[in-house]
Amino acid sequence: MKGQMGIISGRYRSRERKTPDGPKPETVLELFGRSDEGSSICLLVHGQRPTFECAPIGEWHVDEGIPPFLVDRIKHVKAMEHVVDVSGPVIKWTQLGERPVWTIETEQPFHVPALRKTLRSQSWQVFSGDIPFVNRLFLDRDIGMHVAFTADVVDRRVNEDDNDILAAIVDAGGEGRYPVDLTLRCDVKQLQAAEPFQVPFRIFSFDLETSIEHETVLCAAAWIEDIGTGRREVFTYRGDEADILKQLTATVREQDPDIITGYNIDNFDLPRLADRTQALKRGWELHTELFGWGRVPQRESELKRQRDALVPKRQSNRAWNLAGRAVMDTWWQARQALKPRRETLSFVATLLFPDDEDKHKMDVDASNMDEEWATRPDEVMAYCERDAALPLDILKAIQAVPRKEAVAAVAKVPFETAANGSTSQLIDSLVIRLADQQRVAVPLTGSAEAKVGQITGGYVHDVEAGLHPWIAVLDFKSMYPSIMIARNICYTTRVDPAQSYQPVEGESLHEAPTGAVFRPASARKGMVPALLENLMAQRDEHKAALKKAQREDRTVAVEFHDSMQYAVKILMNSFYGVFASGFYRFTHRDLGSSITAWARQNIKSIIAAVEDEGHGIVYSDTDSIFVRCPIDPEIPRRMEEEELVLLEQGDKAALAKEKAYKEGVQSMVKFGKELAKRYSRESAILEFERGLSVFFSHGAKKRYIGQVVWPSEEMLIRGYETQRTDSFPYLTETMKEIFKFALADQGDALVEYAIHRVQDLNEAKVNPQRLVLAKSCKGRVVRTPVKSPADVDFTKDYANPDSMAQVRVARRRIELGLGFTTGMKVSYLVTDASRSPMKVTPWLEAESMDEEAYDGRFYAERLAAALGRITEAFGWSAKDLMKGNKQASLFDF
DNA sequence: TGTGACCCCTAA
DNA sequence: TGAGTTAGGGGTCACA
Repeated sequence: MKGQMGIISGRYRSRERKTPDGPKPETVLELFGRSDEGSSICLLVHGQRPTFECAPIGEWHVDEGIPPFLVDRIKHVKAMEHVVDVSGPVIKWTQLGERPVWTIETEQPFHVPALRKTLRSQSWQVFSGDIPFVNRLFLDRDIGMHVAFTADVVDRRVNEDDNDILAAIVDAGGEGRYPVDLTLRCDVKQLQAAEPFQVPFRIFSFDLETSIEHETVLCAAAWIEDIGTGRREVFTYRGDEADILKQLTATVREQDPDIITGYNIDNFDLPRLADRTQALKRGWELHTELFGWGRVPQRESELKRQRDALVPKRQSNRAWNLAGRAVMDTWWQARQALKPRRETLSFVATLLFPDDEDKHKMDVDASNMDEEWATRPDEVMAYCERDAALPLDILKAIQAVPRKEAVAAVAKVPFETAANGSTSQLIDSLVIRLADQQRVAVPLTGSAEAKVGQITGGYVHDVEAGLHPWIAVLDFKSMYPSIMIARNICYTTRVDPAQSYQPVEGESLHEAPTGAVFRPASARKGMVPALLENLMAQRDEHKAALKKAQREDRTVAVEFHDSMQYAVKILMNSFYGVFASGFYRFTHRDLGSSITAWARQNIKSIIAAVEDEGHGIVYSDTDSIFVRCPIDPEIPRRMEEEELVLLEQGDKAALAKEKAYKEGVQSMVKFGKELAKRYSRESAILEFERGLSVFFSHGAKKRYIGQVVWPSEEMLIRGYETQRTDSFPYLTETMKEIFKFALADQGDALVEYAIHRVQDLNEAKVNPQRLVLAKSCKGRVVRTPVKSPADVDFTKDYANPDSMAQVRVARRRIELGLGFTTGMKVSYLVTDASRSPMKVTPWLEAESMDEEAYDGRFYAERLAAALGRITEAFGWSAKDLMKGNKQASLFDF
């Protein structure tokens, strides 16, 4: 059959095949996913062989041929155990010049690490020796998650009772009957890249309710959603614990989801299921029945795998993995996408669905689950069902799946890598592909010289404190990627005195302000610049297609192109970070520092030039400048509300004022655009990003506000407490109001409001709900489940854990039998700040809480401190705000 | 009361 | 043992 599928993940199977010449090692790839038509698929791919490369260390001249001693050494390699063949050499580019590179084929992928080590000890330089075998297929076939295939059908789910099929599956390289709609077989050559399409995934979302006393599972609920049709179905489980686990497993296998989600399943539900499985299992069969969620046969051999196994597992602290399905914790996705001030399910649900009361009302006391379950199991069950459904709503609201799918499509990786992998894996996928095409040897991760200290980053200009009218904000479009392209910055273009090949005479090299040198694209086009140019072009295409789809009102296409252009942007911006990191395989410490050095040079020279023209720069950060526009200060900067009313009535004075204001905006736009155009270079495009009728900062870098009047009207706030998730709502609300006064230049009203708010707090008149502080808390879980504070080690992450409020709150949570997971935000109230360390109490929403009064004075002082920085500009200090009147000073006389 | 270490979070 | 970067503000604690 011919078809298209979206690949979730893949793994490989090793086996021996009997041939007339004796047994031959064979490696079969299993690719799991779903077809465009909605069938789940296990595709058994044949013909991919495990290989890596090696080259002799030391000077070597291309024209001299292969010296005899090397021929001998190659013979020796060929004779090594588990080596099937050595081919080559091929001349490849390495950091130290062109080298002959031999390709070593091994019997199985798992032989590579040991052989790699041996060869290194024998003075070979090893390349491409740490690329996972499945990735090798993606690289060699130049495919991403969306593929087209021609394959033989080996098994169909509908033939469930046909046991003769087993032999055919084994012949095709499989283990047993896969719990998928279609089991297919093909050769690598029958796999091709397909245009990206939205895969009609099936998502499974579940929730457990557990006994705090016995750590057992009391009940569970699960939903399955078909993204294609939007249809959902619910399943509930109660009764005997082993039965609950078995039925859950049966549902997973029958419903066959591609993605598994839930709220905080990474740190709670999955570890709990793993623990309970350990406790309940008797022999391998029961083990697989209890937790065999993987998309593979329920066989004993499948239990032994370390990853992508039949049973979900996790190495260290990374995401959970299992065969053929992707685990996507909604907690983690929501946290990344929304950066919520707090991270409980009900908080996130309220944030996203404020009007939908049912989605966030609290009706069960989670800290008292045993009693709740004993006395009102139906309510608990309903609550469980709702909490299993919410993750699906949340994932949909934040478009987590299509966004990850777009990243996978752009980076050409399986869905699972886009969902749970690291940034460097995405970059690797693109760079290694190109390296192979360009015959650049691929160094091992960790082979780069360690970076000494930090590199210097972006330039941040001192901000001019106070209120500034008519400010044009200009910034460089994709600054770091543009620099990498313009200066041809790449691992492969860097000129090093240690290299045998030096640039030819007359080559116009790029010399960074740091002294690092790169060859021009005309001599050798860098891989990174080539990739970035390609990505930029892709983004332009998607943006154009997005606009077209918007005009034609095609919603699906709009979403698709928006996801794609966004994914391209994310990926482009990841390049700098990865190449500036100390460990990436294709990096060198000069790359990152050259990029930032050129960036500083660019922005500083523009600042100087604009200032020379006589225009003040009030602020600049890395790739942006805030320029004072030459606009008559008499021109009105805003319309008051009363004036807007008068305007409606056709009042002449109001009309005239509006006209003048609009002319002000227009002249700012004209100025900004003209300036941007004049300072743009082909390789460094400066854009007029927005126009501010007024800009304000109290004088600290990275903290400012502005009234945007072009291209839209909105208030812009950066850095201040309103933006921070570790502040408290009353403070952020107050500050936002203060900013409105500030931008309207209403100093008196601003101060009056500030005093009033501080006083209210000082008198403890504010609802404690608006004083909840939240901070993330680290710590390493040393025992699961976490029952006592001793089960989490905070000393590895904190120099003095006992003095950290968030640690004390986390410990209290644990004592109360509430969940704690590494990195989670914990909420608390300050009850007594007169002591050091201050006294805090956890803030709990759904559970019974410690009743304690908050420390009004502490909150008032913190509010006054924050507001004071702003009111200072209007003559009032934080102390004055606390007192409610101004200290008579020398200047008052 | 001032200072430095440590920590969190944000801007870019 | 896992892995995108640096610049920067500001809160809290410990200690002089």
